Amino acid sequence: MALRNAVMAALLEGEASGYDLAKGFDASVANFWMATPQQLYRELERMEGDGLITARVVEQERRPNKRLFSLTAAGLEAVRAYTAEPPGKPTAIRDELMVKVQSVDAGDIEAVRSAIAERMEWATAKLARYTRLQQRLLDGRTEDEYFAGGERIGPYLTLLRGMAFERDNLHWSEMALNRLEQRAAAFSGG
Amino acid sequence: MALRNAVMAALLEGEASGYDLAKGFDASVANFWMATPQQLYRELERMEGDGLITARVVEQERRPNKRLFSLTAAGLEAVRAYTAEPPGKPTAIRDELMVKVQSVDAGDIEAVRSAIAERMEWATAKLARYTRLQQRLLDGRTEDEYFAGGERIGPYLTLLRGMAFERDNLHWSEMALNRLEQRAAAFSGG
DNA sequence: TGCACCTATTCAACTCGTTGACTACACGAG
DNA sequence: CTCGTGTAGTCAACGAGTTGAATAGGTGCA
Repeated sequence: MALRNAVMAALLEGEASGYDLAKGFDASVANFWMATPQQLYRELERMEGDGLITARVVEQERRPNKRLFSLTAAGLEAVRAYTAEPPGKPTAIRDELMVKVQSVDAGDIEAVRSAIAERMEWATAKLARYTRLQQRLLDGRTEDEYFAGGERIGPYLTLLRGMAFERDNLHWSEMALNRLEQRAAAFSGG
Repeated sequence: MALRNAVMAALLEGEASGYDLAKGFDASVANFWMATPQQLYRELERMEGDGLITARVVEQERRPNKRLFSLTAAGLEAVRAYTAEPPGKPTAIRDELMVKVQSVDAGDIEAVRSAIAERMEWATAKLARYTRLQQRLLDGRTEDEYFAGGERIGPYLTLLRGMAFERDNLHWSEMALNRLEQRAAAFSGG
């Protein structure tokens, strides 16, 4: 029932097809909750069955038809109910890179270093995407002006969390690369 | 096969029972990869079957016996092989709190605020645990001295990542609480 | 004395999530 | 003209992960 809530959060941005959601739906919710197409289509079926969303078939020329889903009144109520629920336990983070780093002393230092470097690359890319999204949301205003305005602030807050996370990734990665280089040098040089 | 690698990373610290692992095993690997007891016992059985670990039964008085697992030579080799693997795609983070924040404009602001406050509390607690662990590892030395020494650096690097993550959690949470308070005031006050 | 909780493991049943392939049409490049 | 790519969705099968409970003795407290 967790994916369900993420889907509803995504649909607050407006109607979307299963395909849209599968592709990240403008990267909004996708950054802290993504799922595979099959999972989404399955869940969308169930949600429709439960009356949380409705589908609207859009006939398209030169493309397959698509079903655009949007929240029903019951769906909106479910969103409200979900946000009011007591928080479950603090998200178990699962990060394969960290498992490798933890194992690095018994493993292949250079391989781990390049895994970290790869992480840095897409952290950089993600940060750039976030920054563009931020500019689009701010639309020339300062952050204070944005928050004082009447728009939804939820997506902006999660955006800031994502940006901080990626910046952190970069800082840590840089440090870790240096420390591992130092260690590798110590091994080969003495 | 992902849990398997996390278990091996944990066993690099020394032998452990299923119960130890289930409880976080001195919080080492647990912070970026935890699993339920059932999952662990199942996986341990399989790993033993595959010759990656061996069990040693320890008879205990006034307690149920336990089986302590440790890595075999094949297990160590598997660790090395795993670290050398090309990295899979960048960890999908899944955070329920972020889903709630994303939905906050259509939800219950005060409830979300208290969910964030709760997150802050255990972030603080976790940071304190991390700091104690750090002191234990450093054992009076500076960080530079530690890295120059001969010990395993993997666990220390992941520890630093965890600490940065929790600090970030705290900063962001504080900011978010303020912004949401401001928004709540705007709603009730005009 | 009784109740609740801790150690240590196991069983059964379930849902969640992933992988891979498959249909079908359209568009553009070579 | 075919090959690859993008849109839009579905099916089958499996592995990962969760929930709830049972067992069985020991410890702490009131």
